[in-house]
Amino acid sequence: MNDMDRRSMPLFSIGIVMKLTELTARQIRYYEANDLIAPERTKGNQRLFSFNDVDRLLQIKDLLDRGLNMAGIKLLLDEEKKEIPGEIPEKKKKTPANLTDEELRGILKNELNEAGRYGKASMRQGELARFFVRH
Amino acid sequence: MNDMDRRSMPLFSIGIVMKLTELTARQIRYYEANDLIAPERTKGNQRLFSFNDVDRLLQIKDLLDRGLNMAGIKLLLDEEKKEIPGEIPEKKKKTPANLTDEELRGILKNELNEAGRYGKASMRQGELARFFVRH
DNA sequence: ATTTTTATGTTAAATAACCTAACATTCAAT
DNA sequence: ATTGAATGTTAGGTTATTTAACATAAAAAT
Repeated sequence: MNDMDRRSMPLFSIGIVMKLTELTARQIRYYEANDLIAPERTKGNQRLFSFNDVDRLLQIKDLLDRGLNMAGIKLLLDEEKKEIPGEIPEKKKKTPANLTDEELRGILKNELNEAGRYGKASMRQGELARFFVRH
Repeated sequence: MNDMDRRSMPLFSIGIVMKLTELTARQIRYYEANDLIAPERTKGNQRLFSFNDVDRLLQIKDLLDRGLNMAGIKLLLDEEKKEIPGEIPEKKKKTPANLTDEELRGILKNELNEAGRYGKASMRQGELARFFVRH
């Protein structure tokens, strides 16, 4: 079993995730309703969150603190996924269709990647990574 | 927050631990009743297991497969704790009172530290360590 | 200055998951 | 044959989570 598997393994009940992230159940469910996360379910339909889910929730919290709304957060987080595949960003390839979205993203990305003023969460975004082995 | 904290952080419900260890709830509770583990509890008295607890359960399962009983397992696991403090084992310091126990431990230790024939558990003992950073 | 939308709070009713305790079963050792 | 250890099974009770609805405060749009 590799790191990817471990990160996406459904492990945590919503109660634990509430403590880890200092979000309310209402908030977590609302973010799911807005397609920002998609935790697994037990046979009985109860949510089961992975490390990835918790990590993502911490990011969402951070972005909300910075004033973004659901749409903006979704844009940013979805973009991050696309960037992972080890390809070197050769001058930024533009998807012709969604120029407006890409521009928005560009603006957000530059605006946000500054000054790491973070909240008082019991676990800050990024800290979760320490649960895993280094590469 | 350091690794020790993370390893002992109460995170998992018994349902998850059942899947991780392939033990039944009955077994897990029985081992607790025999003081082999001591998981935390929620306010509502439900068990919450840490990585350490899961690790320990995997060890218990392995030792049971090898024919040990509760007493033997407790001895072994308690001994391992004492050995952790980075001291170099200078010829094995004997505690005068419990010679019989020490002998038993010695025998077990030698008998058991051979041939790693392991079961078909979804997660083998030791594998859990990969959740954590290397030292 | 209203009205609407967004993010979150609160509550209720249903049910899934978990709890303890008791009794049953299996198997190995006496 | 009897005992004890480990686990199965069942019952009744409690806790945690679910969805859905309605409420609210602040921000955005009109």
